[in-house]
Amino acid sequence: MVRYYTRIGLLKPRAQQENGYRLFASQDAQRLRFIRLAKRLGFTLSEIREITEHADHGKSPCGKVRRIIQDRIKENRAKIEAMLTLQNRMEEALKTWESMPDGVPDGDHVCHLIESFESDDDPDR
Amino acid sequence: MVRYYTRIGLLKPRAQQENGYRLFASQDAQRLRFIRLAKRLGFTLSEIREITEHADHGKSPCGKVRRIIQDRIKENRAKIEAMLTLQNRMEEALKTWESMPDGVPDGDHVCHLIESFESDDDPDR
DNA sequence: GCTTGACCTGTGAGTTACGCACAGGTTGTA
DNA sequence: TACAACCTGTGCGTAACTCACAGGTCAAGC
Repeated sequence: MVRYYTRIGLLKPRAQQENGYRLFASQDAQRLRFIRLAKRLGFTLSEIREITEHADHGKSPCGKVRRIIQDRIKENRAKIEAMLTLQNRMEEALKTWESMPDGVPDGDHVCHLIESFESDDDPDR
Repeated sequence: MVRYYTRIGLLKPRAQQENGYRLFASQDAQRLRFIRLAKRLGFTLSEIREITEHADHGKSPCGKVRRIIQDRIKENRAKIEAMLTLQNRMEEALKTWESMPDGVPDGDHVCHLIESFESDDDPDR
């Protein structure tokens, strides 16, 4: 993970020693801690990059931070609802299938269990 | 999407016509409908490929289908819980930040809003 | 001094389910 | 015959890593 962050330029270890090994100073460790905190709060790596670059230029990233997390809360709510919908669909399917036997496929059908949901209203046509 | 499914071999249009256009027979349309139903039920494309290949060899995929969806229900439950945890964390952060002013970054700190969560118990180390 | 094994390095590729762009071929219409 | 509106395959980009690889470095033991 540290290798990856270094690769994409999110971490910049202070120096290559003459043996080729990277040297991480305490500031680098602090930066890594920051990244992990931000990730825990739902920030993506590219957002974190924006934030740290902003800060590295001496500008306060706090406004950006507040805005991002507000958006993220909304996005997340939508995702959670979609996943709950899916969960209900899966559970319903499993229950329906309890009373159905396995079938053998023919040219027209792949799996009648799945195809039994054919008539359900499908949002995308 | 159809182009993509054809590319990865999930859809196999019956023939190339002599003008180079693909010809989708009704079986292909049926196959596409199957794919979309399965996706709606939480199956991934590679699972769908396994299922259809199984069926194309005349073997019943129903057992596999039941097993996959049972696993998926468990996975999904875990994911939903993780997202709810995240959602709580984000909302808590936003609330905490309401009473905090923006700050200017210095060498040691990037954004004090985010760093104010430093002391929270972090599962990974 | 030499060998071994445990470290470290950068980099390429794979993961999911597409979307977009590109260069080029085909078709129908004015 | 010009042109727009289709179609084709293919390559690249997405997020956040992980794995594998080939090779360099270091400490310990013989």
